[in-house]
Amino acid sequence: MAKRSVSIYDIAKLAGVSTATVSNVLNNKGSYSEKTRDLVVRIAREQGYVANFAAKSLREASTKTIALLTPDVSNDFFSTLVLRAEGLLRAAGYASYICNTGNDDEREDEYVRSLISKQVDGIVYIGGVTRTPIHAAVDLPVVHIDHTGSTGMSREVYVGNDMPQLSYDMTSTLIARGCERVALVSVSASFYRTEEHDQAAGYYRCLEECGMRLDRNLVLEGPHRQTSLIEAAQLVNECLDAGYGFDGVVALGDRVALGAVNALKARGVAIGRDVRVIGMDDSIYSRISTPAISTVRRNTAEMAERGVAALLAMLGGADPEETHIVVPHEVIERTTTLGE
Amino acid sequence: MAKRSVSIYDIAKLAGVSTATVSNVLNNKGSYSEKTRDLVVRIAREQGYVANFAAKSLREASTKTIALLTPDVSNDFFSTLVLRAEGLLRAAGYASYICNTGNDDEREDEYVRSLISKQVDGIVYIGGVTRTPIHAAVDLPVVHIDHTGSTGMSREVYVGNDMPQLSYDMTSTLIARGCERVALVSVSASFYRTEEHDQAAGYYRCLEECGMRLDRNLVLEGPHRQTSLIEAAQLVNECLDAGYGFDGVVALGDRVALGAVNALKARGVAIGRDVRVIGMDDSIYSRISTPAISTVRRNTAEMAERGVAALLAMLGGADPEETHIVVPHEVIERTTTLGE
DNA sequence: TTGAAAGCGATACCAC
DNA sequence: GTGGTATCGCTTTCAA
Repeated sequence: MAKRSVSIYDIAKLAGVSTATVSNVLNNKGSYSEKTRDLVVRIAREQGYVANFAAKSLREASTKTIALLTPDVSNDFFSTLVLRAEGLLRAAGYASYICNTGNDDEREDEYVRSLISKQVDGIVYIGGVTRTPIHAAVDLPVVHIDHTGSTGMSREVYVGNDMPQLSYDMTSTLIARGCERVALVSVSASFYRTEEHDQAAGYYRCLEECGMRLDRNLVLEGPHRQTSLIEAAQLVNECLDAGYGFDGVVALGDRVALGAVNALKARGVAIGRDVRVIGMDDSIYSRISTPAISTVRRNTAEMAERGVAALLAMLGGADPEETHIVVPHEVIERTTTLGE
Repeated sequence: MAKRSVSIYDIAKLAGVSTATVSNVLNNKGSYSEKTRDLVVRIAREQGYVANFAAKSLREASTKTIALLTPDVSNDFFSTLVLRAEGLLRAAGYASYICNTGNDDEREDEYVRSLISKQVDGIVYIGGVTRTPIHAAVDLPVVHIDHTGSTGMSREVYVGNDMPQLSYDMTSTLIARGCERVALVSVSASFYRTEEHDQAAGYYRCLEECGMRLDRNLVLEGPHRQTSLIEAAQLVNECLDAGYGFDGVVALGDRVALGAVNALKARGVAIGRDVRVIGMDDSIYSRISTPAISTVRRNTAEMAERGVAALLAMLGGADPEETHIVVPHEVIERTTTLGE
């Protein structure tokens, strides 16, 4: 639609020089007299000249653009990672496409196709899980941040927490506070982050190591048809209504934890005493809640930094030193486990 | 970096046909025998062929891409709008660039330059305010959703609420509940949404119409150096510490309201009775709070729909029928104004 | 210091 | 139904 915009030819003609010279001036390359430069720059500015990116990237076979794929930018945890990665990439001279896959495989495939078509220089997956490898005649560097799945590219780096250990630590925190019947609450959205068994594995292992019997009735999983907050509340209510009691809740996600806390509060349970709750992500949800929710800080800043650093290294032609980078996590106890 | 990918020439050679035919087949254009089609399609698939977007858009001078500029995707209100707009655009065959300007004029300018260079077909501003017009030899259709400022393009459509009326309604809701000293709390982030006077105008007008004296000490504005939640709490505390009491709070944003509620709660104020609070946006923050915060629903879905519809119309070559679309808002009273 | 011209990959017109 | 070829805007090599 846009009316044909000013091209390098127009500038060249107006300045009475060749396109080669204009190109050189505008890119600070080659050599030219100061007079030519001033002239060209002035005319370009006057004409509102903006280089045609399509032509440029066609010619250079590179776009200086990175794709950031995430299931849901409206999710606090993911958007923090996305924004941080974007900032770091921009500082390094790369633009970012932010792509919201909505946890939908088909949409993700569509996106990836379109991104390859758009000649992105690299891909960063943030959160979620990828089920199908990329089928295309390209070989891009790929970084996975808090994400599972392989794309089949030759250079892939994984950055994330040790999730089994993380859920182990959540569970053992509750047990250390005296909990004897610990429930696990999750909605599928959480599971998308890594494979199912990874997230829950630490819960099972910890129970076993502590010599506690696993009660399947206390493993509450939701299909995530509603917001995790509401769903978590429902799961908790259903469990209690069915007569299965518990004194500890491992919630895979702070929103989930908040939902559980709200449900318990509504039932008059003394949280932090009768029932202890721990969430995960150290998001705003755990901090604004009353009582404040214990959680696990996952160090998103470090994840983004290390992921982007690895990507930049690969873009520079280097092979990754480390393909599996583990970022430390940290349990943060607040009122819901400490009591008051 | 990507190893030179398969081009239409490679396919043509392998299939023993011309590039013109390959192009026709792959785009369902022109005519060709079924046999040729099957052959070309098979080979293309085998080779993992993906059309080069740069070449295509260079040739077609169109990218079927829309830029979505927003100050902050991690903000609930904006991300809802962004995601909705993106979905609608995708359904209409347009890809979206999601650009996070961080309320930074310079970054926004940079983005816009780069977007024009990338030949986007249109721009949607979501939230915030633009201070400088676009200087470039293009004429793109532009839609502003909950955003002020002009780009200087010939076709611009504004979509949003009647903000002065909205803050008027917030204020009058409190007064109707008996409040006599109503404070206004905002952090600059809110002000970015539209021009300052627009947001606060209704507050002033309502006080005046109700015959209430305006007390400057009750107009609390923060510089937004921290998260609005914390800043709002600080503003409220400072005000009370300074000895200026109030019985109503108009909070420009639910996060701001939540911060105020938390601060008041911590001081033992009976919210909904001693002090009534109303926020704005009907976001998750107002809903998860205890007590539940009264707020104003702004109809983001409708905003996105009408904005995208207007954009698509313009992209289709039509001139906009309406340049200023006002979406209705709706006060939702919950515990913080109703009491219990 | 400057310029002419080739070529990146896809499309579309026009001839066959 | 199919193919040759000019073209989009830019970069870059090589020669002047």
